[in-house]
Amino acid sequence: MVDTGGMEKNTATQILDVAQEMVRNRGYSAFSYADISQQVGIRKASIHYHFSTKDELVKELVKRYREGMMRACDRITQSNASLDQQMFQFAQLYRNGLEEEQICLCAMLAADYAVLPQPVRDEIQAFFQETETWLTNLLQQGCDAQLWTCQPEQEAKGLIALFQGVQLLARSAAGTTTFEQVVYPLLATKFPSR
Amino acid sequence: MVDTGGMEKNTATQILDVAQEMVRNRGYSAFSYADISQQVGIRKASIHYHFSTKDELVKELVKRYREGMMRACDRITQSNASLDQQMFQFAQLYRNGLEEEQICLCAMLAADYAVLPQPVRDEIQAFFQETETWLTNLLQQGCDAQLWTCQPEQEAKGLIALFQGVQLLARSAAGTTTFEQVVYPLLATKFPSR
DNA sequence: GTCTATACGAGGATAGAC
DNA sequence: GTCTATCCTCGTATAGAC
Repeated sequence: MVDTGGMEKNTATQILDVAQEMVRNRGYSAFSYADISQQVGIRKASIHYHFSTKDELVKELVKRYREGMMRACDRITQSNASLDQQMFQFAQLYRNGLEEEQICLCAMLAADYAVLPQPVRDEIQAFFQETETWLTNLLQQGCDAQLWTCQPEQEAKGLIALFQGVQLLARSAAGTTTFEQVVYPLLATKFPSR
Repeated sequence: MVDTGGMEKNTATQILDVAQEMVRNRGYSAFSYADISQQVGIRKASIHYHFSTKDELVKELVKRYREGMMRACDRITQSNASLDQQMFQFAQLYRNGLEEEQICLCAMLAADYAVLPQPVRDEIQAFFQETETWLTNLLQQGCDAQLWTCQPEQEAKGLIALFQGVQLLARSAAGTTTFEQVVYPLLATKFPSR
């Protein structure tokens, strides 16, 4: 992220930040302009100046989230970490959200898929597609280097599904260390450090 | 299920059936008494006779679902199928819901967890706990018989998370055969038939 | 950019007739 | 058991003043 040097965030960004936390916690249907209004400190009507409709707001939200995810993946790629370390760092992206008891924005919206407008659906599909492509590429490198054997594409789908599923279960299992218990042993087995 | 011999379902059951489909599709916050009213063919107010509040309705819904799941698991246990076949049948329970593009009721409600009243949360926790216990037991039997090696508890958590996650991804991946692609090869590898 | 005021529909829930 | 009628709150969105 860019260092703003202590500058205040602009209102649109504040709105997106609050909206993001709310969607990740409650889902699309259970957050409102009134909620945002209260936390940002402006009136409901003022939000419409920045985002004309709720659908528009959420579309921008997912777009920002998707771009942030891709930047995080790129940083992993450009680090000089070994491939197994890169796998671990990727898993950490999901674990980090869990610390604040928040699941992936797009996992939550995947659950709400049936009630979403098409532009938002498109952004979500793009998110999963890009993530899967990135992970497939990483797995392929490991296959090429004979670090592990796998079928990269289906393995990538499976890992992403596992991460999303663990996040989902973790909130109803209330504070147990499910992520560590499930994911870490699996990574260590499948993707051993040389 | 019991053969009703052509008898009509009573109204309470019809309400639960419609509510279940709606919650699985749209989640807790995005279905209403008006929706049920329309599909069952009675007025909104009449629903309150059968279920005094929405929270009460959903609590009963999850309870019924949980009991149905446990009955299905018991049938698998009591069949004379081999352990790997039992694993496969368990996976089919999740796959079946997917055919109607519906995810597990409790996976959906796990996403909505933050907005649920406590009694519903308790039912959901019970669902996952009972499911995990059943699966852990099956895995343990396989270990004892040296059919496969594993740590049953964490393996059970991982498998359930995977199934829920695949269901979630499948709806935004729109019609691709993700479940077959991800789950079947994994089962075949981990739990080979003798 | 943010405000007040307001429109308008949908949400869950209740009272009381039949 | 189901109905009509109604209540009250909350939802998104708009108009127009400042």
